Order: sequence, then structure tokens, then C-alpha cells
Amino acid sequence: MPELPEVETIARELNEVLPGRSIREVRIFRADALGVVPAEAFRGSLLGQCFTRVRRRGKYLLFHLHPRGFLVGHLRMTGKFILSPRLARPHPHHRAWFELDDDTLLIFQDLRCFGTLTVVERLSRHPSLRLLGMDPLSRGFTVDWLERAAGESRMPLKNWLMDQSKLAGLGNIYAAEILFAAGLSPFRSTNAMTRAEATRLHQATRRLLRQAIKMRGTTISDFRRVDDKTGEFQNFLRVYGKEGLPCPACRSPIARARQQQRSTFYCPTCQPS
DNA sequence: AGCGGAACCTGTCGGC
DNA sequence: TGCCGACAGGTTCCGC
Repeated sequence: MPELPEVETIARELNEVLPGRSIREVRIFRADALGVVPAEAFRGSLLGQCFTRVRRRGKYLLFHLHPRGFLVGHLRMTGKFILSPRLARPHPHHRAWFELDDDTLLIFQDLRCFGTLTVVERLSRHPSLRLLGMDPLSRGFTVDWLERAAGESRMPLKNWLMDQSKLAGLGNIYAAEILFAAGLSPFRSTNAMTRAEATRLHQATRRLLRQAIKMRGTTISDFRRVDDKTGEFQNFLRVYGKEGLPCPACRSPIARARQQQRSTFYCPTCQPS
């Protein structure tokens, strides 16, 4: 589910509400599934702390805590953060409750139990965060950077776009959409891109991510905002999930292939290898 | 370096 | 109707 635009949407919505709220109680329902074993230490590191800011890095959510440390969350496939009034009992998919000082709940829910929560003193100490590459919405993401970084790899373009140590934040849906918008084949070797192609890829990446954030993300089946509303960008997808349907540009059928053990959607005519 | 495969866990959908 | 396999937006291991 959640890729950069969805995580950004959640971060923005939480950042509207959480700063200034403190954590009165933490209840863990599936410590094993959260990677917060021992749960008691996790709870203890959060009790009484105050949220000061929520932001995103790659697909990670970063909750700044006062006086110390950070809660780092990753939604993986089906994780969600939900703001809710008090509840009598947890839903079976609820993995953790953070009871706040205004009597509301921040709920971490995750059907498939892939999502993770971690508390760290410093972000530089988080092993996975340290490995993240360039954020495609950051100032450092330029055509020059893209051309240079791409020149160092012979991976297929789609693999490269989804490699979080290269670019941080793209997943299967947006990688496919960006490559279509840029007119580039997912199978093309990354270092074979011309300057003109790198420019198209850069522009498509920026444009689609910004548009998707404006639409508050893509809801295929699961994704929900913190108030349980869906995103709207699914209405603008042009190739993802469109196998056999006519290409919006040239009407030839959208193809589906297997790449990195996942589905890749593309137009063989508009994105020639 | 980078690939394929498997693993983590649960639910849904299509085919027979 | 019911069972079974394939598949799902992510990451991280391991072996080659």
C-alpha cells in the first residue's frame, strides 16, 4: 500500500493533530508482530513523552518526542495510523494503542503484521533509516544527481527506482506510473539513459508525486487516511492494474510482466525497450 | 553488483 | 458450496 505520497499524507495529517499531545498510556496487542519485544521497554520509553512533530523520510514516519528520542514507524503493506475517540476494546487488527492526554487514541492497525514500530534516541542510530537514499522531493534530487547516480548502476530502471538505498519512497505503483509518464521501459538498463531521458524521468517523478500528494494518495484496497477517508489518486493511474486495457496515449493494450517477483505494468509501444 | 527465492502474516479472489 | 493456489502496495535475509 503506502508509498511516498500515502506516507506523506499520513505524516501531514498527524502533524496537524499530534504536536502538543502527550502519551498517557501505551497498550500493545501484538508485540511479536511489531518488533517491539520486549514490549515493556517500548512502553516505558514512550510513557509521558510529548509529540512535537511528525514527518516522513522515504516510507518511514518519524514522530519527534519531547524530551527525548523518536518513534519510527513503517506501514509496510497494510499498516495504518488512525485517530479515534476512546474505544472499549481493540479491533482484532489493532496492534498498538497510544492513549493521549486529550482522551483520544492514536491507533496502529495492521492486518498483515508486517509493519514496524521502533523507538530510538537518535535517527542516525536507526539501522534502516541510515541506508535510505535520496528523497525524490528533496532539494538534492536534481537532473544532475539523477544522471550521475543512474550512471553508476546497470539495474533495470524499475528495480532502481524501487531500490530504497538509491531513491527513498517509491514502490510498485508509482514506479510504474512514473516510467509510463516518462516514456521509459521498466526493463531499460539504468546507465543507458540519455540526458534527455533522465530529464523526463526527473520531471515525471516530481510531477506525479506532487499530484498524488495533492490527491492525498492512492487507495487501491487498503489505504486510508487518519480519518478513514480514501485517497483520490487511484482515479489518475494510467498503467498500474490496467493490464489489457487501452493505453491512454496510443490505445495499444497495457502489458503486465513479472519483474523482481512483482507485477510490472507498462505500454510496450510508448515505453519501448 | 545484482538477481531469484523465500520469509514475515492475513485476507481475498478466481478457477475447478 | 468448498477447497486450493495465486496474489497483494514492502523489506530483508540468503545463496549464487
